[in-house]
Amino acid sequence: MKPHDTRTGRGRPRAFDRAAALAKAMDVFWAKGYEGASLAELTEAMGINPPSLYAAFGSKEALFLEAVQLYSVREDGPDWDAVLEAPSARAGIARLLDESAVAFTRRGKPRGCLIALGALHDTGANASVCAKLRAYRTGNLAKLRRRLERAATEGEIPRTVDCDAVASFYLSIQHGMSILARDGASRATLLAVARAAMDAWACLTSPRGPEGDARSEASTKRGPV
Amino acid sequence: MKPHDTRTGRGRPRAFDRAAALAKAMDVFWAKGYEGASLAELTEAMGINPPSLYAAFGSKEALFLEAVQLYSVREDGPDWDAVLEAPSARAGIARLLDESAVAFTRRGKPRGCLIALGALHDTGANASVCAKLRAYRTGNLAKLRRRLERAATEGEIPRTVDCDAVASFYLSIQHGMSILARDGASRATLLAVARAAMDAWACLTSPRGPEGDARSEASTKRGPV
DNA sequence: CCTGTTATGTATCGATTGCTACATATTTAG
DNA sequence: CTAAATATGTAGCAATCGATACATAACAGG
Repeated sequence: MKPHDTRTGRGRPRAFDRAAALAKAMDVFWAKGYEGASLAELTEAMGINPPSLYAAFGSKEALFLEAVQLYSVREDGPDWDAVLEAPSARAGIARLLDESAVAFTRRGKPRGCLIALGALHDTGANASVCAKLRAYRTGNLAKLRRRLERAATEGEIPRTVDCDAVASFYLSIQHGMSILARDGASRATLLAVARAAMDAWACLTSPRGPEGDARSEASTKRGPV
Repeated sequence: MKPHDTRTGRGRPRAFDRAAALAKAMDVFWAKGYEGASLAELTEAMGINPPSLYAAFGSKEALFLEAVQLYSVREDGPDWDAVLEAPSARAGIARLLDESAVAFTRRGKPRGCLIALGALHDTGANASVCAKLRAYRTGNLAKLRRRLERAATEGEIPRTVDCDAVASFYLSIQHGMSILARDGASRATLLAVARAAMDAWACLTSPRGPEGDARSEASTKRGPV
């Protein structure tokens, strides 16, 4: 039983605020990514030395995973479960995108989403971390899809709608906003993107749906430029 | 005058194919990112030793920038200039998204976009590379916006359309597709996302446009969950 | 007090990072 | 041929990486 976070009251007490140190580490990982954040930066931001970090969190990887957990629970990131609880799928997704636009452009905080950008490249050494973040993202995709499927059964949208495609569409927007935020996009711009994505709701959930033939001009012209 | 690529015919000739080695390096950077790709991996994939790499390309950073240049020129990535040349903005953007969906899911190639994912985190050491990739992306955003503005002046879309918002919307989709591809999305899924984004064209470029009041349900319900 | 337990600071560890010194090999110019 | 120029392979550079050994400090239970 490792005493990473258990406080038995025995021995010398911890001299730093574990939660505060974790929050500091989260910001570093958020800004630099998992591999880009060095132990030196982490320990300096957390105000502790490496042995304290390892005694309290176990390893860099475990610290990162705790930071991601904190990110997904605190208000730093958008609230995905609210998407499921919202009275309508449309309202839930709209709220998700709005909250993302706000969360990705907080003053004094890194831009974009820790879960979307934290570890995109599998370099071998970070395979486990990379896969875990991927699981977060695919889990979010499943949440979106299930909410849309429920909307289809409840009559909010037609049953002909391709829920998987619409879910991928909105998740793509949410991920794309992270990169736009990294590139300096303003909160107003991200909110405009969110609004545009919701303006598209009517088109995506129309009875003929995305499987319709409403793109005659687009992809048939694939001849030479 | 550094002889990185100039061939004067003097001295011992190069024993490897510079272009082929660059293509191999591009694949490594594409898969691992700039910082995630180590010299050991690069030299092994290129089939050369470090001194040959530095004699031919100058540095890891210069090699990466050449790889990015190659990526943006060859068919590996989508053709952004075709967006400008297409007869209509809608057809150009549709083609861009379709080509992206295909390019991000090529068999035997890394998933997603090198320019979108290659160096998202500024860790200090890679600041220059990070800024250069960002310049690529913001340049693409400008290309999209200018094409939409031209469409507005030519009557393809109403003048009331917020071209900057629509451009950010479609670039967000294109960036988001890279992350979806990284997470294992199939080519069919990405093509469905592209199609959904183009289905939204009518909504985004309707006379009332994205600034309309067509989201009464979405954001007014921001009360407690 | 003493013993056991846990945390902290210093000072590293071996491994890996990007990069290069150096001697040798292979070419052209004269 | 000789001399200059460029490339290659070996071997290793200083710096940094994540992670620890060790002695000491600060607590609880007895």
